[in-house]
Order: sequence, then structure tokens, then C-alpha cells
Amino acid sequence: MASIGSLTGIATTKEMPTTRRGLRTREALVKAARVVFERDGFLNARLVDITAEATCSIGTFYTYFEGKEEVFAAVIEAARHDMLHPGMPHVPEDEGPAAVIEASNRAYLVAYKRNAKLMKLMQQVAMIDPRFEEVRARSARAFGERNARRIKELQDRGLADPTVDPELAARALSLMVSRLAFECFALEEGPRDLEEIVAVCTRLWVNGLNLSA
Amino acid sequence: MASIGSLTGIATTKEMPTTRRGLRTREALVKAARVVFERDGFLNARLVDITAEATCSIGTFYTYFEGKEEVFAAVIEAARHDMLHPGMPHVPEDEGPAAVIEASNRAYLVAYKRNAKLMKLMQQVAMIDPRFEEVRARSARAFGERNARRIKELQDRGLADPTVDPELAARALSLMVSRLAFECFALEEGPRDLEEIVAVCTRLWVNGLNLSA
Amino acid sequence: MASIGSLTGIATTKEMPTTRRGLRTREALVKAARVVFERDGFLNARLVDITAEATCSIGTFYTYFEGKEEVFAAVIEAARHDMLHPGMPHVPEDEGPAAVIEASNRAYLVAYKRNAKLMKLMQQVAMIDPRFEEVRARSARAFGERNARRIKELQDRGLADPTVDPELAARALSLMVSRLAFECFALEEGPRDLEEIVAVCTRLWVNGLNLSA
Amino acid sequence: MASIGSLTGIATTKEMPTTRRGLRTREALVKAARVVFERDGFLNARLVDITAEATCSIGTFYTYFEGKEEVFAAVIEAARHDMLHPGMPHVPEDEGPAAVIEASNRAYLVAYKRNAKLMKLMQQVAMIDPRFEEVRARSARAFGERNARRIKELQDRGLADPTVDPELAARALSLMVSRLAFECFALEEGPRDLEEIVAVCTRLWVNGLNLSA
DNA sequence: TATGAATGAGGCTTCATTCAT
DNA sequence: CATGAATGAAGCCTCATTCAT
Repeated sequence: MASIGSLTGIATTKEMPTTRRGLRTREALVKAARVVFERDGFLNARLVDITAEATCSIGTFYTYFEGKEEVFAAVIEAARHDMLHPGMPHVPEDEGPAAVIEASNRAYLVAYKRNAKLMKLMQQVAMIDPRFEEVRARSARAFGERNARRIKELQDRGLADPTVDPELAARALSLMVSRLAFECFALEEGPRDLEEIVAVCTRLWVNGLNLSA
Repeated sequence: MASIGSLTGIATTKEMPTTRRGLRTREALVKAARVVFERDGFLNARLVDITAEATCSIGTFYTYFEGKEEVFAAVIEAARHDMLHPGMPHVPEDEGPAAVIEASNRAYLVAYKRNAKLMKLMQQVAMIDPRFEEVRARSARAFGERNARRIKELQDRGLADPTVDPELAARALSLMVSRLAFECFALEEGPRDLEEIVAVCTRLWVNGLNLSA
Repeated sequence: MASIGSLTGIATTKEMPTTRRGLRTREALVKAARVVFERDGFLNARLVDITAEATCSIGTFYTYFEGKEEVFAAVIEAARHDMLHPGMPHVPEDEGPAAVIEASNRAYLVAYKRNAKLMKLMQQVAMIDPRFEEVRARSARAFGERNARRIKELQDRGLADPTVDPELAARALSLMVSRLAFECFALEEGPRDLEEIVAVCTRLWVNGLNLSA
Repeated sequence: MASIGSLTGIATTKEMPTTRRGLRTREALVKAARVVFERDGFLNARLVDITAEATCSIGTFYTYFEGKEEVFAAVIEAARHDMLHPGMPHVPEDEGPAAVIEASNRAYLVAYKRNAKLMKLMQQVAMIDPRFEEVRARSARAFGERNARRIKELQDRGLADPTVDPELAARALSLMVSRLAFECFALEEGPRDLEEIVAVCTRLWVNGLNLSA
């Protein structure tokens, strides 16, 4: 069982290729892996399928990766910017906290929708391999903590219901959004209209925290 | 690939045993399967482990089940009453909708906590086998629809925020509760104190729907 | 591996049932076995299928037979009269040897056609189990020897080509008829019209032996 | 159930190896398979025996074949030239049709005797697997048709009995030869002296078609 | 006689991983 | 760096046969 990539902080044996050709091959493998994983799922994806998609040999695969888990880590790594940190959109703070929440939710949901298949895959792998569950949990935790800080701030400013526990509320509401995104976009169960989902999520955040302003 | 049990409505080849002895053996296998699945996960669970746990032979296993999937279906089936429909607790309607929601959430979370490992397993299998995903989705849908009806009723009675879409809100809030339960009880990430979670969930439902009026 | 039935002369452990009920059950099993064997082939036929067809239990099967081979032997045994000794038809000897040959061929082919599926089965089993090959060979030998005697007689009477070896010619011509029957009736490759086949076989026998008379 | 080789025209998943080493290994497997099949029969032959005979691993087997059936197809394929179309020997046409028939029969029987075990195997497999029965039938059909054309030609030239149906007679006489070959060489029942068999077969063909004229 | 649950040996197959070229 | 043939551990599953009821 290979250790997984840099995303988890676990050191890997394989280093990044130095030559241009090597970089190109590695990149092709990561791209191919994403295609195959999204098409067949993590478990059904075979290394031969990935190398076939990348038009290289199995041997070449092992030049760059230690195994399935590690390419998967590389796939996640390659998508993380787009996926995990959708980049806070330009929201004038002076439009009020509701606007910030709405913008934040929209940004998250847009990114989620764009990477829906990968997110589904990530969920699958997280349920299979505890190391990826840890990756998922860490990223969720970071997201939750940021939201918790925001909520606490709003409470301190007297703008939010002071009776809710900021950490737990942030977690609950974040899970609400991410899970709804998962079901609607990844599983394709339910409405796929983005704005509809943004609206509900935002309303439930705003109401839930009693953002009176 | 075997078809899965009656839970899904899909017919299975193997019939229920008619004799007392057969019934006992089948039951032992289901119980053993639950133990092994919860301990090793669905993928790592081997049939030999299950039959060893049930102290019978592999052949006997195949007398009652067509494969791993089918025992798993039987495990779920055996736990469904306790798990999926925790039974509405006796809540005096006259204590108001908030009390009903709280009782409902508590009942759900209590049942979830009791079956936490199985719920985790179900999530895992649902991510692996689409037939079980369908089972999970169906049960979630039923739960969501029931809540949607309640919300609509409250809206009609002027007790809930009329601007939220009942279906989507019900879904979002249900997912919030179930996912929080999943993380806290199944993954054991976060607080495991039941009442704390009940409180937050209830508060967010109540606030979210603006039931304060 | 059980020994096979009386047809082969090999003694079997199981004796014929003494009670009326036992006889009925045994008969039902033999009948069912023929149905299942003809439908699924010897290899694919499972004992459960046979007992299901006979509406009795596996245990009952072993009351009467020692295994698959033995029921098969019983099936053959039950069909042998019709199959192996089609009974010499009433052919006035004075119509000449050609008429005798024709009548003989017709009788054989009629019986073959009637039991085509069983004959195919017998071929299959003979290729699988040497003991049944021995059964088949013995019966073919008997047939061949009878024909050889006839040929020799015709040669002695100056009616047949004296240059052919009676044994080998009898064998060759017998094989010709039986194999043609096999292909046309059992495999259903080629013409299934009985008289057409009778005509060709007879003509080739008559010409082949130069039955000038 | 794997599809069988190119002999049948059915496409196979596994491609021919490109490297020299691969070619050698595949060849070793085919050769080993023939040995094991001929020794143990198709049903008793285990893949381990074949790979042991070829001194390679089971995994290697699956690099080249999809299963037992497919190696068997390859074995047949490898032997087909020698077996199925023994190549018309150089027979001066002017020696008359009888000489052609004799030469043809001898060529066939010589080839048959050389591959007797394989022919027996082929018969066995044909009785077990309909796809191989189809292969056998096709090859027999081709042989029969060729002979039918010959007979018709002889009839047209007034050299053969015009009352026999060319197709059916060709089939009957071909079956006679092939079946006699099968019994004498494959089953080793009866005379194994080639010339004796050639003589009888030729005599019965010649007489049967009345080529004496 | 009849039943049918229990048995378990042993074949088949997959695919991540290695390594000689 | 690239190749792809070779490996073999590891699980699944079948079904004839037994035997206690």
C-alpha cells in the first residue's frame, strides 16, 4: 500500500520529474487518471485503463506514482485550487452579512458543480481509504472553522442569534450546503438549478443565525 | 453480480428457509455479517470471516445468500425498523411545532447513534454499489417528503417563513441533521454529546423556518 | 465416483425399491432425469434440477441412485428397448437382401429419430465417461457383428462383392448410417426427412456391397 | 464464458503478443495445452497443469488467453492445416476417379492418424461446447461440399450412379470415413492398420457410387 | 422412505507490482 | 525514461454428497 501525496503531508518516494518529457508524461497520466476515475469509479479503475488512456505503458506509470492512491492524490492535488479554495468573491462588506453569505455559498456551489464528478469520487475514496477521509475532514474542518469565526464575529456584533454554538452551527450549516451540493450535483438527485439552491441555502443560513440586520 | 434483497423490491433467487434450523442459521449469518462488516468494512470483509463468525461453512453461506451484497442487504433489512423509521415519539402537539421538531430530531439522532457503525457502512456501500445508493436515496427521499409536508403545513398555518421552498428546505435541513449525525457518530469527528447536537439542529430548524412567530 | 447400472454389468449398491411408493418415486426420478439431461446436457444438469423436476428432495435421490452417472444409466436402461433393439421388422426374406437392408435401416433411423435427444446425450456422455463409451461401443459392436454375419452370408451365397472385408465393411456402413442419423436428427444439421436418408443409406449399402441380385 | 479464437471468426479480447518473448511464451502455452488436453481430456485439464507444463505462472496464462476454451481454440488453430485440409496429394487425374478417391482417403486418414488424440479431443469438446460443435460442423460441411461437387461431376460425366443424391451421398460417405477413422485411431477400437482402412473406404466409395463403369 | 441443511475441496480469475530489456 | 511480459497471492463460488431428523 503506497503512501499518498503531498496533499496529506505524507512523504512519497517518487519525486517530480525533472525533464520536460517526464513532466508531460506525468501530466498525461494525471489527466488520464481523472478521466478513468470519473468514468469507472476508484475501485473499478484499473491501472491499465489509466495508462491506456494516457497512451503509455504500465511501467511508465510506476516511474511517477507508487500506486492507485497516489495518482488519485495527484488528481485531487491538481484540482484543489479550483475545488477547495474557490477564492472569496469580491463582495462589498457594506452590503451586509447576508450578501457575504450568499456570495460565499454561490462561489462554493459553482465550484462544486464544476467538479461534481470529482467530488463524488472524493466521497467514494474517503469512504474507502481513511487517509483520504482525513484529507476530506481536514478541508471540511478548515471551512467550518472559518465559518465559525465569522459567526462568532456576527454574534459579538449583536447581529446573530447568540444562543447558537458557533462551531457546531457553522459545521451544521456547512454540511447542509456541501451535502445538498453533493446530492444535487454529484448524485444528480434533485434540482440542478444553481440559483435555486443558493437561495435556499442562504435563506436557511440567514434565518438560522437570525441575522436580523 | 447478485441482486439485492427485498428492501429494494428486487426479487432474489434464494428463498427464506422453511425449517427452524435453517432460520437459525440464516439469522446467525446475518448477525455475523453485521459484526464483520462493521469491524472490517464492506470491502475488506471476506466471506470466510463471516462464516467463521457464524461458525458454519462457506457452502452454508451460499445456501442463504448469493454473495456479499445480498447478506449486506439482509443486514440492512434486519436493522431497518430501528434505523430508518425511528417511529415518531409521543409529542403532545400542543407544545408547538418546535417541540415536535426537537422530538423528531432527538428520535432520529438517538437511532442514528445506536446504529452509527451500520450507518457508516451503509454510506460506504452506497458509494460503491449504485443499487445501495438507490436504497439510501429512496429512504432519504421518504424522510424529506414527510418533512416537506410538515413545513408546507406550517407555512399554510402562517407559522413558518413562506418564502422558503418547502421541498428544498426540508431536504437541506434533513441533510444537515443526517450529515451532522454521520460525522459526529459514524466518523466520530466532533462532539458526541447527543443533546448538544439536538439543540443545534433544532435551533437551526426553528430559526431557519422562522418558527419563532 | 459411483459405479454405473446394470446395463454395464457393473454391480450397484442401490437395489430396486420394493414398495409401490418407492417404485413410483424412482420412476419419477428417471423420467425427470431424462427431461433435465435432454434440456441441459449431462454436464450442466444438476441433481437439484432433477429432483426439482421430480418434485422430491435431494436426499430421496440418493435413496435410489448413487450419483449422476447412475441415473443416467437408468435413463439409458429405460430407453434401451426402444433404442438399441428396434426390433427386426417383418420383412419377407424373399423380397431380396436389398429389401432387408432397407427395412433394417428404416427401423434403425425411425428409432433414432424418436430418441434423437437421448442419442445426442449418449454421445456426449460417452465422450466424457469411458464407462459409457464402453457401453456405446459394446452396443455398436453387437450391431456391427450382426451386419458382418449378414454380409458374409451374402458373400457366401455369391450375392455380394467378395473383395470387401465383411467385418470392416459392416462397421463402416453401420457407422455411416448411425453418424448420418446423429447429424441429421440429433444435431439437426442437414435434411430431417427420414425417407430421403433411408434411400441414400440403402443405396450406398446395396451399391457398396455390389448386391447384384 | 470466453469467446473462442479466430478459427470461428469470433473476435477475441486478447491480442497476439508483439514481442518475441511474448510470442515464445504463447507458443509454449499452446503446446503445453495440447499435451495436457490430450493427456487429461478437456474437462480434467486444469489451468495449473497447463501452466506447469509450460513452466509459467497462471497469471501469464491470462496474459494470452481468456480461459480454457480459448487456449483450446488456439490448439485447434495451430493444428488445423495439418488436420482439416490435408492437402490434395498429387494424383494423376488420368489414373481414374478411383485413384483420386483412394489418394484422398489415404491423405485424410494419414492426417487423422497423426492427430488422432487431438481429433478425439475435438469430438469431446464439440459435444460439450456448442461453439466448437459449430467449428467442427463448418469444417465437415466444407469437406462434404467439396466431395458433393466431385460426385456431381462424375455423375455428369456418366461415371457415377445418377440415382444417388450427391449432397447426401457425399455426406454419408465422408461421415463413414471420418467416423471409421475416429473409432480406429482416436478410440483405438478396431484395426489400426491404415491401408486396410483405406482399402475398405475406397471400395465402398467406388462401389457405392458405382464407379466401376 | 423422505427431507433439505450442512459441508468443503478445489477450480477459476483478477490485477497491482516487479524487473529485465 | 519507456516498455510490457511475468508474477502469484487471494477470494469467490459451485455442487455432489452426507446425515440427522
